[in-house]
Amino acid sequence: MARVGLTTERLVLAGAELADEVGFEQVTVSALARQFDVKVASLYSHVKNSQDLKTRIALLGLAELADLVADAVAGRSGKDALAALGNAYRDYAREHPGRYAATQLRLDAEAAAASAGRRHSQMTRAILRGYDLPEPDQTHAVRLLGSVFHGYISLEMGGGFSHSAPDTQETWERTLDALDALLRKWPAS
Amino acid sequence: MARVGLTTERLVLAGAELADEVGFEQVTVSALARQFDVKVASLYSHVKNSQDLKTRIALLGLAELADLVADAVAGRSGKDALAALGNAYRDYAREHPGRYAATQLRLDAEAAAASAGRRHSQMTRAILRGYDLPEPDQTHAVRLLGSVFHGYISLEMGGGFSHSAPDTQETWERTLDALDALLRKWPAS
DNA sequence: GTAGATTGCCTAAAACTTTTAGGCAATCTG
DNA sequence: CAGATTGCCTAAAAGTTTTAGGCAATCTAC
Repeated sequence: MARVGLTTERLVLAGAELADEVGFEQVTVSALARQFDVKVASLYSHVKNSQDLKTRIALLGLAELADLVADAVAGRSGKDALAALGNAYRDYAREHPGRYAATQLRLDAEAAAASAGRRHSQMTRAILRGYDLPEPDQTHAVRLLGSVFHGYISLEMGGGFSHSAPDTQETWERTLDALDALLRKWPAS
Repeated sequence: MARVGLTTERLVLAGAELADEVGFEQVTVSALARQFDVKVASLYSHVKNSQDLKTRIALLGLAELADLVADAVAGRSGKDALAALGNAYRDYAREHPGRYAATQLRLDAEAAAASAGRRHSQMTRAILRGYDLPEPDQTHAVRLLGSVFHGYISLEMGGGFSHSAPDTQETWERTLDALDALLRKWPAS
């Protein structure tokens, strides 16, 4: 029997591509086996189970996204950096909806520790250096930025904005303006 | 054979309760049949299929949440109203995590039209009356508030904040402060 | 009150997903 | 090239989804 050459990495990558095509929910061990024209049980030598596969796709997405963000933010500061950060997230979600959905998977403590999660929060924190916030507020601001970007992207991609008038691109730009203004005049406790 | 008295409403309600207990992902036609001690096929007289069941749970959640928000916001204005709105969302998500997760289900056009989605955006818009924003910006602000609340709740419930220091309650309060400040000094185009 | 219509719940069955166990042969290592 | 490794297989059990068709419990009308 000719070997196809399965590895965990190839499975995860194929799973990520499948997620972008048909949605993260539809990524199943069976669907992946079908793609490689291989029996389902064969995949269980490479991933522990269905959950393991999904977790690995999520970790891939988080790492890819962290790389893109790092690249986008490099050499920028202030509002420029803020916009680069937001746009990197938004563009990734648009180009890789399945992978982005994967990054929202609830990770257990172990997977979370091994994830690029910390890189993400540290990059956001780096951007705040341009805004001069006292320490306790920095963490609040990191969380606020995360909330806005994540929430905006979720709603936009979920069609939450698609039934009302002004186009979303303008709202996105005004959102970046608003965040910049807010960070420059952050209200004191 | 004694009849259990299944109806679509009872199934949807039981599905919502099950979602709160074990997670929206785990709500399945089979699990529900088990709860009613009834054969799986029996449920298919009341719901079209698994997707239909989930959609109905989502619509229930959206409607319940709209009622709670309407109640919370009534008679308030300004920051008071803003906080009531945000707290209503956050409290609902904490008390009914499965239902809240259901509200994030991507709805098709038909279900979206029949949903309480419009009530939600209109209540947010009503709050903005206390902040005196020109029209195009009102829509942007509605979307921003939706993004922040939704994003914050998703991240908080997904454990996204749980690995860093200051507790989330304080961040939440500072987030409401920040949004209030932002709306009062909304940057001009 | 009973005849007839409705419908709630059933059995049966097909198709699919997940997962484990154990085996053969293709490949890598020395 | 012998032996160890491992990639992919068959087999099988357990669970979910969905459709089709049937019986009997309930509701409606005379």
